Amino acid sequence: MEKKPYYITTAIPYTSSKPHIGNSYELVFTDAVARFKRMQGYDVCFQTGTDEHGQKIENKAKEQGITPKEHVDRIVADIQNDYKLLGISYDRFLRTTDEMHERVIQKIFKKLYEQGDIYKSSYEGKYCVECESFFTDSQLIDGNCPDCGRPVKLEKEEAYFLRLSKYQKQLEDHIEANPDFIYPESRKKEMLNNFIKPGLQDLCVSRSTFTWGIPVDFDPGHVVYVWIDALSNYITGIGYDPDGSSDDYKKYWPGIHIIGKDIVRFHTIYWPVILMALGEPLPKQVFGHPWLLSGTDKMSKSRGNVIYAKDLVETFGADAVRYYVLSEMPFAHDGTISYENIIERYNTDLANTLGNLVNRTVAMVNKYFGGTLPCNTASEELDNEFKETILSCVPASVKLLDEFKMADSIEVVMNAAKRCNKYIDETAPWALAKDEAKKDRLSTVLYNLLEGIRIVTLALSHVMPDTAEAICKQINTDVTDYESLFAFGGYKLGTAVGEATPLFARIDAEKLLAELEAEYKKQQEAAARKAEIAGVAKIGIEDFAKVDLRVAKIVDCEPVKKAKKLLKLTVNDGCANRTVASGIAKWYKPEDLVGKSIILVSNLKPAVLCGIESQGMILAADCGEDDVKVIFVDGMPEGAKVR
RNA sequence: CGCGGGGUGGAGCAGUUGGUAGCUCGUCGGGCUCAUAACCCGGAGGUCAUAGGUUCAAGUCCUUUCCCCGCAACCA
Repeated sequence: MEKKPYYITTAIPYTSSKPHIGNSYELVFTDAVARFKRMQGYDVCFQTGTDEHGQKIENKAKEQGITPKEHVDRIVADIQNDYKLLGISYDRFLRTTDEMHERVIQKIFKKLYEQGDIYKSSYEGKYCVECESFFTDSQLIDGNCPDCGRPVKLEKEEAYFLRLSKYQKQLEDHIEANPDFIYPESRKKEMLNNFIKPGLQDLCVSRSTFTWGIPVDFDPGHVVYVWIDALSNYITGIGYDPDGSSDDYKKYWPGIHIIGKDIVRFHTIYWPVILMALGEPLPKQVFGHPWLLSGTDKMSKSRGNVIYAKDLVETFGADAVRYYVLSEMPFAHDGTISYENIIERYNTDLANTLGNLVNRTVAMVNKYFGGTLPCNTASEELDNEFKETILSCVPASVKLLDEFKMADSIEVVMNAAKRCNKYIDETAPWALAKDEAKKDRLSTVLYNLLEGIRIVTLALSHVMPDTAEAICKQINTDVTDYESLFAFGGYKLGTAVGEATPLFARIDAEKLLAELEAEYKKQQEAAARKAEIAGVAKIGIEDFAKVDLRVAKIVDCEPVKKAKKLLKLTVNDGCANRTVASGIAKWYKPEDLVGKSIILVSNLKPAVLCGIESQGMILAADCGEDDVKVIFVDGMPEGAKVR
């Protein structure tokens, strides 16, 4: 029988720096789906990869004194190592620096150019010399540079553009006609209302300000920018070629894209337009998953709350980490990760519910029957309800998984495991064991448990592949096919079970947290020391002298409508009043500030923020996570120089 | 009024087309002893953010207000 193809991809992470567990979540998720589809009998192609071009990488490499290629090679090694630790079973790994990819990208670019979907143009009157940046009409504020507020200039820098506008109607129709194309629903509304309906601007798809990219072969000096380069990985990776694609491409495309909610826009607007221009089918579905947050915040280095996959796997094991991120993550909202939560879930779900179930069952089979059950025929009334409950978890779980409701689908199966524990209580095997006449009943009960465990285990094997293997070994079964999950009784009678070895040792939460805390402190101290050294002798006094700091008094203050973070301050610098915008609205109310004296950076070049011109900046300190305090200098005379 | 999502027992969340408010953790009490101080049962704890409306009946529909979170804009 011909297997049905199933093509699924993750986004390709940017290789400027090391990935954290939040990045890897997407891989674990996609991996679980891919594994499950394989078990269902699909011909699965699971592709991931890395995005390796661009200015940022060029800069990073320069800082370290290595070539961009050397830099990305290092990061890719890190990434692949993480994936290996987490058991990511990708079939293909595409790097945008792959020779094959680069060649096809050049062809794609050329094809789109030749058919007029990409055109060469130049920016006119939209270049800000100060900021060395180009802006589109919609970005300009009152016709001026949105960054510094200066007038923009007519510049003639050449670049290539993709005609998004031409496909706007077609894209909108496709989204309306395919309700599941952008998934979940809320993302779809976001895209339609915010970006598509207001009108699409043609997209700049080349750069000439850096060289680390795929050259436009018919126009040296230009490189293909990220949109076409990175997004096209989904088709170049499986053999798309404008001059004739591979059999794999014909088989697998179109596929399903699993991506973070932050890049839904690129995948549901730019990417479909590229495909429409190429005359290729659009992806079946784009699923924008939520984020895994550390506490309530996004993981970021500056917040110091980054959690790496490697540390987690070393502490808990790959399967426990996979189980945690997949079961903790709600479908539509962001999920949380913290060591406390992982330990709790590990203990309750994995050690207590699942691990202990397997352990006690296998132990009883060994204890009462020397490892081999003689029969399974002494059924009783209550067995029926038990068997039905266990069996029903499979289709329920499959349905939820097909909707990408991973956490819910896992919960359904875990409930079946709980049902097994309850069954032990209901049947009380230890009591049966005391009565020689009830041997058959005892054997039947234990058989039902082994079979229940088998079904639960296989229904979780895409989530915890190593654990599934370990359990199958303990209960000694090789009946692992998907079809066997739909009828009770697949477990072969007469096979000897293995040793009852604990699968997940319980974790002493307090002890582990204390250890982690100590370790964390050590690292913090080391990092602080490093920062101190780095901070020494970086600038000379003449650099500092360029900054003119003055005491100034806040004479007026009001919130800025349209801006959440901004307050509009009027300060007196000793000579005159000036307007300063400051992003402190979250921590200060206008009435807290009026009359206070602060330190003003008085010679900062003006900038326009949310429509108001800011003529300077006030000093404030970052006091830990999400706390900012303005430095007040009440009592000092306005205009006094600070040095 | 830029767009969208959300406010449910101590914590984290479910609540489908309106009809007895559920789950996990925690907590209290009980049971059991095969097992990893694990397992099973039960109790306590919620005016479902707010104000009003529709209805025989609203967490569930409509409107007010107040908060929170994404996206967009923006931390000078």
